[in-house]
Amino acid sequence: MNNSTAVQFFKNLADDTRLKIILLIQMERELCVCELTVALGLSQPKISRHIAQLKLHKLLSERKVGRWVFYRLVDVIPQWQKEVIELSNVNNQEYIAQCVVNLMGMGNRPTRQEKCCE
Amino acid sequence: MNNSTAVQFFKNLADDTRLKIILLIQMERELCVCELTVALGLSQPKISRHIAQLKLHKLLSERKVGRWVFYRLVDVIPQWQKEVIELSNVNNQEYIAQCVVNLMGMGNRPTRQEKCCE
DNA sequence: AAATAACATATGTTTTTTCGTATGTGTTTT
DNA sequence: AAAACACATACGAAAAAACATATGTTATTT
Repeated sequence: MNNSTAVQFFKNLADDTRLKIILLIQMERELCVCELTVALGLSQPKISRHIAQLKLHKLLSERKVGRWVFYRLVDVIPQWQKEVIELSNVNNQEYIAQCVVNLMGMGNRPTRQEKCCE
Repeated sequence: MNNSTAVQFFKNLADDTRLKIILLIQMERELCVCELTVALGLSQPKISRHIAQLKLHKLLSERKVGRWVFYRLVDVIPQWQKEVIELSNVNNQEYIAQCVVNLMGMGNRPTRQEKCCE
């Protein structure tokens, strides 16, 4: 049930929602749930469910700030897995282009937070 | 339905049988179905079904020789995907170790072919 | 303290994958 | 030509994954 196997690692990436979450977080270093719902245009429970899975498999760590929860990639994941994520990001910019547009539309923090799930 | 998207690529790798098939073929350059059934210790229809999926998504190509069909990685897959496979192989040798033992137990071709699915 | 915002999770359902088994196709052997 | 071999595929069942919706939790605001 952990991320120690290669197969489980690829399963984590083998879903549209999860892959976009990972690529966006790697790009922005840190994102909260409400930012991801806006970026992906998906419901909050759907985002939360996939995040829970990525957290379970030790790919994401959380940092709570008030009522927000920020997620980032954990830094102890195997080096080769980091490289796979990096490769995916560099070579699939158009895949998350619309998400980035949506995210930028929120402005920067703390402006972005004001627009969070309004 | 092709392999043009990153998600579909990762789905191809997100299964124990398919990942082992890909890693073994990359390691041996070329393998036939009966060699894979011995290496993985799985039924022939199961191997064939997964190979059909990998072929459908343009990851494997076939070469027919008599009653054998040899598969290899197609050479036109995106460079970053090749690198992902290469990284997976280098960093997961223990994952396919038993499969390699089973394969080596068949000897070399054509000795290996004589033992094929006897 | 009531209301609200951000997020997590539980539940039942639908969809997608995977599977075993049986059968079909083409090739080589006898 | 019949039998054996290597492989592909069809079919229904079983398992796994993803889903929408509702509700729970915690922190902030008023």
